[in-house]
Amino acid sequence: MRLEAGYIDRLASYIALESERLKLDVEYSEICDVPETFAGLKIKVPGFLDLKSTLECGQAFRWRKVCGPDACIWYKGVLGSTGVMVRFDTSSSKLLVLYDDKIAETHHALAWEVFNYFSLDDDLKTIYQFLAKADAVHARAGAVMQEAIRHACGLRILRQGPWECLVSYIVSTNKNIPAISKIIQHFCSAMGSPAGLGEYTFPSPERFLAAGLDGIRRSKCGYRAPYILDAAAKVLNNEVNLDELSNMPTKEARQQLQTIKGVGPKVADCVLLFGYHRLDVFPVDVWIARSMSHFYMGGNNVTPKSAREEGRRRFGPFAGYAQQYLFNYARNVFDKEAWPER
DNA sequence: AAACAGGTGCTAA
DNA sequence: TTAGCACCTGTT
Repeated sequence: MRLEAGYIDRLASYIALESERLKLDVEYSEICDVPETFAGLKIKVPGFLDLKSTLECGQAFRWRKVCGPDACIWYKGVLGSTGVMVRFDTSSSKLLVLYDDKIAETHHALAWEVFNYFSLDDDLKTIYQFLAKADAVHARAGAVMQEAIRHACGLRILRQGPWECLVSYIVSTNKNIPAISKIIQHFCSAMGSPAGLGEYTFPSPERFLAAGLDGIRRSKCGYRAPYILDAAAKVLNNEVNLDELSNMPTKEARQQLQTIKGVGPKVADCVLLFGYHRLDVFPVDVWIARSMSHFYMGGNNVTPKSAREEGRRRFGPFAGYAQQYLFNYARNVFDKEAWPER
């Protein structure tokens, strides 16, 4: 199984503990009505899972809705080097995965990869209880977090590959989500390798370096092209060691990431949260700044720095989860007209 | 048509 | 440390 170094350490104890149970819960089976060129597996999900919120909340940019062979809605994307389609069957509480078995390593390895990618080990119930309590510290906050959680119950922070995450968030600056997705997709089809189901892997740093400035620019990423090239160069010459980052204190890892051009505090925090699963970081963008000001900081103007400090102070070890639920709430649920200034 | 978009680099107080 | 401005380019 392809586990990024560092995930293994962080999850070692859990995996050792749960491997027995997970084995029992994975069914290697043909899913009915699926052409025989596909293989399928089902994974028992412990606790909540909301695939729509998880994959459409803007933390990952490569998943898209497709109509599956069973006429249900599936999400299609890539896990490591394997193109997959996923669907959550609520009645059995199992995650259904389709893939091309000529591509994937083994059923078992893919099962682990799915389990890891979707962070099925995160205990959402505990996290929700913690956040609800943190939310209620000041009366003014009311039940914001409870509301935000209620509207996206089962949203999980993914474990994306750090490199893909780094490039994706460098691309994300000053762009909206559809535009980001388009650029990432073009990177993959232009420089990645076939992953099955018509998908392509995310290109390695070597591929970006080989493509050069002009090659990268062809994906319409504009002024970010040299930033991405800088990231590839620093990763390849070991100025930034993406594996070692997982063993560093958060503050140090953050500084390391920010030595890359195009990586500021926001992008660095996103990489730490979505690429390294550091659940205590609190990335601040315009929506989060707005939310923190409105819900928790008396409506005053806030700087990204002060919003970040307040988020970390208030939500502690699960600030990252708080951030993602707040972001989803601010963008999709909370009445847009109600925002003070815009 | 013109402003806007998950920010960041650069420069100057 | 912090404020102000430009920035590729597709979307709204």
